[in-house]
Amino acid sequence: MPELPEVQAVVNHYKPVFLKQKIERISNPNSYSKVFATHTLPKLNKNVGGQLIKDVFRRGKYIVLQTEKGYLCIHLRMTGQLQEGLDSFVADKHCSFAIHLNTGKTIYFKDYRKFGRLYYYSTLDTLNAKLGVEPFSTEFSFVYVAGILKKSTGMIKPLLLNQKYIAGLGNIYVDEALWLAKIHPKKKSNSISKTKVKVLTRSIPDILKKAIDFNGTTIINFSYGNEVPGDFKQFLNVFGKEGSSCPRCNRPIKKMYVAQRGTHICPYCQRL
DNA sequence: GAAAGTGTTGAAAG
DNA sequence: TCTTTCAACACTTT
Repeated sequence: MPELPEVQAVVNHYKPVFLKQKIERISNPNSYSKVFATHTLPKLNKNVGGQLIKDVFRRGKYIVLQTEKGYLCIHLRMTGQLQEGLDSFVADKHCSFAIHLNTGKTIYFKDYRKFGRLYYYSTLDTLNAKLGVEPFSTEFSFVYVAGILKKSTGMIKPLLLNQKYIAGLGNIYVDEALWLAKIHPKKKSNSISKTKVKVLTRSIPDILKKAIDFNGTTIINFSYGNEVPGDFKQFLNVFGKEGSSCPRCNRPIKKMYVAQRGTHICPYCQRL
């Protein structure tokens, strides 16, 4: 269930596969038509059929294939995976779409929970309108983060999960970043000290960068391509570590729920 | 065997 | 407008 580093790992893996290839057509092996979020399949194929893939990149948690005319955008949601091969039984059941390239090669989108979606836009305006700043961009600064926190009276964790402020963070890396900055996830956003906001601002790109270096985190079933898992799990400090000791103070990590999301904290390091 | 849990998102409800 | 809740779905764990 991929966040920014996992999506980036997928992009890094598939960019050479897609780049400078022509899309022949898109198919819908398991007939789950809801996967097509912006166009019906025939209309989608009218737009992308015969189009050259000019660039492949990530925006938030979206994988973007830039063609000559527009942008084909893939969102993996919880369980989406791209694979270069798939047996027909699995394809019939779990493959919501497949991208057939002119070379005869096919890239399959396998998604057993069917939350993943495929979008097509003529410009990136729609995505840019709903996504906030990229954590690796120059706009992502102490001033920006302090600005959005100051305006919010709600809890910090749901704010960080909200893609319209910062694009790409999800449950794992929010827990990790809050632990690094010693901030309790239920702390009111506008009540966090300047010092901690500074640490948080640095911690977010730091942790994401490290996770990308290891192709992301696989907890249950993420793979960046062809069933290969990410290797960052071993470096997590709190996520999924309930009961084990805090790497900083040795006290036990606790699991709690914040905004209906499983949340891991060190109750000593992160206090309200 | 039923119920709860899972890394996401956005629509609906408050 | 903002924040909180819940449904979309399938599989595993309790």
